[in-house]
Amino acid sequence: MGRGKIEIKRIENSTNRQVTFAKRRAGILKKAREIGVLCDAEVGVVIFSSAGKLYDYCSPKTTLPRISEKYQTNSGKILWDEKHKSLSAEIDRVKKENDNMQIELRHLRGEDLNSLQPRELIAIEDALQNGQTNLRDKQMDHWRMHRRNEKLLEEEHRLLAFRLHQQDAELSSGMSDLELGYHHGRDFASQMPFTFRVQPSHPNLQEDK
Amino acid sequence: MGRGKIEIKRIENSTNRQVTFAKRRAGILKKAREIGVLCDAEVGVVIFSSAGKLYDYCSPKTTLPRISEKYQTNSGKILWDEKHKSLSAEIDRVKKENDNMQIELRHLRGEDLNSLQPRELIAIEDALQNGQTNLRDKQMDHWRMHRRNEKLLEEEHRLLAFRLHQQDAELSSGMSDLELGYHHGRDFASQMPFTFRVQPSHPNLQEDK
DNA sequence: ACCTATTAATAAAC
DNA sequence: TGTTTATTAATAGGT
Repeated sequence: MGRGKIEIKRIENSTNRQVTFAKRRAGILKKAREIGVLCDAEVGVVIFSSAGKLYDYCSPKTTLPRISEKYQTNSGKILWDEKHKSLSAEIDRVKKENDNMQIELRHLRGEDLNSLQPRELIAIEDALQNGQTNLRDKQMDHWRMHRRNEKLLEEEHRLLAFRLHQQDAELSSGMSDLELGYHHGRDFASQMPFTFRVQPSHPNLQEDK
Repeated sequence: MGRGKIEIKRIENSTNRQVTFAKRRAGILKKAREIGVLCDAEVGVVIFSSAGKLYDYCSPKTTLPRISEKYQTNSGKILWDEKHKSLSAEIDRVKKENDNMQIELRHLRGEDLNSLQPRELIAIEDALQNGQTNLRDKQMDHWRMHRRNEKLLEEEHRLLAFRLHQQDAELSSGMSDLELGYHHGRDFASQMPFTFRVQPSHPNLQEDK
């Protein structure tokens, strides 16, 4: 279709090649548009010139991404790029990790044990025992801390009670000792009745939160 | 280009549409092949018929995945956006699940308990207790099965020992009782010394694997 | 599927 | 690069 017939082989003359490319590219894109309209088809065309320039067409109802996706589901071939492969691999890896943990959890809950050997059961038993030991330690810490807070509260309570007692005494004995009041605060312990005295119980215990 | 000119609009006659589709599809794919050869271009064509059937062409030096990738880098458009998003979302979901299980496992191992309240510690304690209970049940099953196998073995052993004893007796008392040998086998129990008798121990125990 | 009149695409010239 | 035009190629409608 032209002034002469041409062989379908690479056009060596660069100018001719470019011209033919432009004409035929337009032709293909036009045909693509037409078949889409005439026959209600979805069409996607992507053309790169030998220089690497991109030309494309996509029928109006859809998009190239959607065509890609449809192509993939329809052909089973995978079009996606390296990034998607790595994402998929990541998913597989994480899911596998997930499954392993799931199994371990179920075992620790005492489920799905039927397929296990006595040796494996013992390992689980040990793990549970160990968990309980650690847990009890932690609970013991909590308890100790609680006790310590209790002690501190108790000390404070005793101190307040002693001060109250002292104030009562001062008030009832008149104002004669008023100027000594500040000094009283510095070593009142020696003047405290024994029941108000405080023994430090676990001076090094700290909350490690 | 045909016996008559046609308007570029959807062909309503279904048969005509199908025929035209087939012809024009072949035409486009041929043109695609030709421009690739003549002009040294990379071409990818994907066509879906209105029935959803897939037809495609890709120039020989390359592949559709590579064309997709090149299209993306060249156009800046992302062809896999939706897929990409859903994969990323999936990863996030699974990773979160993973983290939760990780935490639960560590707790059951008695690790990372510092941030927990006593109430939560008690829940973990219960879980461990529960796991141990279930585990012990399972171990008990194993043990019972083992005992049962032992018993069966023991019974068989006693039976064999008795038969041996019987044979010894027959041999040492001459061949006079030979013809009764078969009968002996049928109710030997009544003739057994008490130490060889068998008591069924757990007749209903079954392996439930 | 095949045929062929007719239109559409396009190679070469300008 | 765009236009023209002779020629080939594609194809619509019929069989």
